[in-house]
Amino acid sequence: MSLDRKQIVNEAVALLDAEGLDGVTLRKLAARLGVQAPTLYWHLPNKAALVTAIAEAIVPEPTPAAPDQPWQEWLTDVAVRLRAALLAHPDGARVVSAAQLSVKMAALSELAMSTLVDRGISLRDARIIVLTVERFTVGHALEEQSPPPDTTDFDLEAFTAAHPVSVGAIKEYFEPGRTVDDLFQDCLEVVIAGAGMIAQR
Amino acid sequence: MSLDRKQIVNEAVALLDAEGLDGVTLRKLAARLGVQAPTLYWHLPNKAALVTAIAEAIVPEPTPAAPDQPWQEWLTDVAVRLRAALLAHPDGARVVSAAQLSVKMAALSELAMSTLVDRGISLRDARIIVLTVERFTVGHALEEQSPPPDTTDFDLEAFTAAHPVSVGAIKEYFEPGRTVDDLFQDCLEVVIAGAGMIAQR
DNA sequence: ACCCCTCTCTAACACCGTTAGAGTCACTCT
DNA sequence: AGAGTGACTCTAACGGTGTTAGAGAGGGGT
Repeated sequence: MSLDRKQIVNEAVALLDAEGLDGVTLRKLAARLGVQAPTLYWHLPNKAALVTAIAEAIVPEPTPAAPDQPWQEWLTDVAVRLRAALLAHPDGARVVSAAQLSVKMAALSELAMSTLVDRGISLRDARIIVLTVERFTVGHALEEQSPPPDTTDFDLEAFTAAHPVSVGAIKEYFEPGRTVDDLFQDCLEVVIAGAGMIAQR
Repeated sequence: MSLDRKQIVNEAVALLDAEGLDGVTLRKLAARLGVQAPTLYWHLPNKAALVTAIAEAIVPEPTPAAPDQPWQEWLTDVAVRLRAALLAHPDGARVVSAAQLSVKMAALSELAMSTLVDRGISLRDARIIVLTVERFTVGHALEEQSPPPDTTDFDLEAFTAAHPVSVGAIKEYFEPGRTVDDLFQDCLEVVIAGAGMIAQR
């Protein structure tokens, strides 16, 4: 009974979940599969292909818009779901940004652009809007998953003194019980509002 | 005459320029400095600190806004310059996104937020706008610098058939001689337009 | 003359992705 | 039935990585 690609990718995602991207090693992955590392080279050309395959598994299948759904609402939902999918695995955003062109991501773009075109937006604007939303979402998730700053020899007091506005803004934002999910929503709202303006100019 | 940190970072950036992030190795860097690799550990705690230091060197010093300059115009310029700085080195965006919290980036945020607050924008909105612009910019640059897709066994014809709108949009966009710089500008315009709406609500 | 501090060295460890090439097993064709 | 072929896995190894331990060189202050 031989290994197959789907099984490899499944176990790779499990390994990612357990140890993060730096823990995803051909040897560790092979061990989980009860096999020696070079064996994987019969199924994959190299490690980059493995990472791409993991990305493929992480990026969600896009859900088409309901016929009467405003495109802004739908596109917001797409971005929210994409972010959630990235955050669902450690280093998820790093994985998809390290991956070479993903067909799942391309499918998402295709659906999004054609949905916008269907709603009467020009091809050019549809492309611009979709790219903007995608790249913002990945960039945001990437930052959210970046390792926590090295607190040793980090002088919070000095930092606060040098960056009063930033620190004040953070405090004020999270004070009323808001979460990082709210922050993403608020930022995304900026992008979508801009998209609405561009679309109707 | 001993090594100092500035010299190390300079040479590290040169190495990055010559070979990309994967070429930035402690041994190679040491060789350029006429030294053995472990010597670097007297100056740096680990490689992550080196990458952070490189990021610090890449991120540009922010330029304050002119007193009468509209904040949208200034913020656009900040983003354009940030992107240019990232694209100026191979894997530049990967470097800054891999870096732990950068004080240069924090300074940029601080200046941007306080500039917006000075223009009468609420602290909360200023933070949201600045974060959105920064994360979009990094996400965009990251994508621009991602390795070209593996063209071996890539069936362009099939891809075009499966993604007609995306491919059509790309063709249409670049047909009239537009460049990737124009694309960034156009996407950024979406974000800034949205920021303008949020700010004046 | 001594010690100490700064800085660099050699030697080594554990681990990484990757390649070469031999071996095993199931199946097909003669 | 026997030979051969392909799919799949193995062992062994290469050159590279970040990192640590610990030994030394050299100058300055007491």
